Amino acid sequence: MITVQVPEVVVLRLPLYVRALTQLADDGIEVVSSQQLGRRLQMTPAQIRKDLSYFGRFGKQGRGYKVEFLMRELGQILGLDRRWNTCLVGVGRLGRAIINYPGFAPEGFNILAALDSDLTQINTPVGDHLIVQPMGNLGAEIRRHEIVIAIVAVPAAQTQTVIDELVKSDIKGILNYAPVAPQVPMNVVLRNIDPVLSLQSMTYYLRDMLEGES
Amino acid sequence: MITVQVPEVVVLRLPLYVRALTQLADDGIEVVSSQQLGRRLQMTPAQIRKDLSYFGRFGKQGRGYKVEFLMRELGQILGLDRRWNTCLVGVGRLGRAIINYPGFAPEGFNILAALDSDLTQINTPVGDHLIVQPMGNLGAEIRRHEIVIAIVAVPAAQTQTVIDELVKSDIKGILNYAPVAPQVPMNVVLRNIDPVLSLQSMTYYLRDMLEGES
DNA sequence: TAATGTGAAAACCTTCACAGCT
DNA sequence: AGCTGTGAAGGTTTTCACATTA
Repeated sequence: MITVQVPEVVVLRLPLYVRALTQLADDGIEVVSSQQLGRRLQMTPAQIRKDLSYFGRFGKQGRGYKVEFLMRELGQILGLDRRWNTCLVGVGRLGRAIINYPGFAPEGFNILAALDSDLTQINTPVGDHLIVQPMGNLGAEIRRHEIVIAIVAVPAAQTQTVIDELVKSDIKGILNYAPVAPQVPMNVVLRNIDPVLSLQSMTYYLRDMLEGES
Repeated sequence: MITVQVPEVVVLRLPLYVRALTQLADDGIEVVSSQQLGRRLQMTPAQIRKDLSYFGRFGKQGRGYKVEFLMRELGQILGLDRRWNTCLVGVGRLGRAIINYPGFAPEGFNILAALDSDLTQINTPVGDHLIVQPMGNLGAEIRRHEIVIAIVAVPAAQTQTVIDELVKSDIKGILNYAPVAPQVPMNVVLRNIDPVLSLQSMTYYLRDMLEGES
């Protein structure tokens, strides 16, 4: 199999497959066809098979895919078979909600440090085992804990500055919660979480739906 | 101009344009070219022009686009020139962070009701002017406040049930924060906010970057 | 001159359809 | 018999390149 550059959309769908497979495994299902998986995920069986084919041949013709096996293979491809050390920058209301969100750790994303520029926050506890550090400690903390990913929850106005500092400290991935589109060098992976943007594109479709209302 | 069905990707980008234009307007800039806008948003000028051309002819050849004008036009196309009444379902830690997030109201998304199924939460205050309602009040609250969009922040296991109730109560749009892919009828617009999914696709690229590490 | 708006070309992504394997 | 893996077809999105206009 000649390895073609994997389309980004395909990579974005892999975690969905892993999640569905995890559920199937929890339900004790051992084998699944692209058809069944497609029904569950609302996608065509062909797309699932094509997506998987970018990475290898995981199925058995006439049978389908072994759930556990495929789950593990995809997990490995995505790098979910290891822990990812992360830090949180910004411990305001949003940052605190993030650190208390119980969904990260079980998936291997461990928040090992929390930082903030607000001096009144420094040395206060946050989450159930962290102490807020001053921003000056950023580089040191990243090196000390071998942190690869930063979760950024600072005000929009400070976001680019914080991200520049993270990049200087050699961070590899950034999950940004501020409603801005920060600039990062090509070798840093950036993802934005922006509920307002989601709502603002949603309303385009709602507008038509509500046409003729009072 | 024959109106072609607007690609969804284009609709997803419009809010980005509106946001960039708002910033430009705040900076006192009156005219912008697709080139300048493209530099700011990291996209090609051609894409911006093509996107805009789905909706009309907003620019002046040789000059560019009038910032205020384009901003208003796009705002109108997206339905951002009105208020959108929303409710929050689920007032746990995440729900509380959402209700206190100061980014929704200024963009016209007003949370007018908060509901939860946890009986110990009912009638307690949340945010700075809401009282938690029991789920039984859902339909009544939606009608009373003319709520169009629901923000759902309940545990994964309850999400589909809650969303089914919302659909029955004739909700038009749903912003879901649970790490599941709920089913909704075609006439309901669903958006998911899922930071773990973002991280899990990010790691695909980080894995390669870190190859050869200890 | 400078930048838009847009057909046409190129690139990209999804779906089809079927050979081939179990 | 049933389902995968995959070239090829079909569809969609992006980019090109230039006629047009202020």
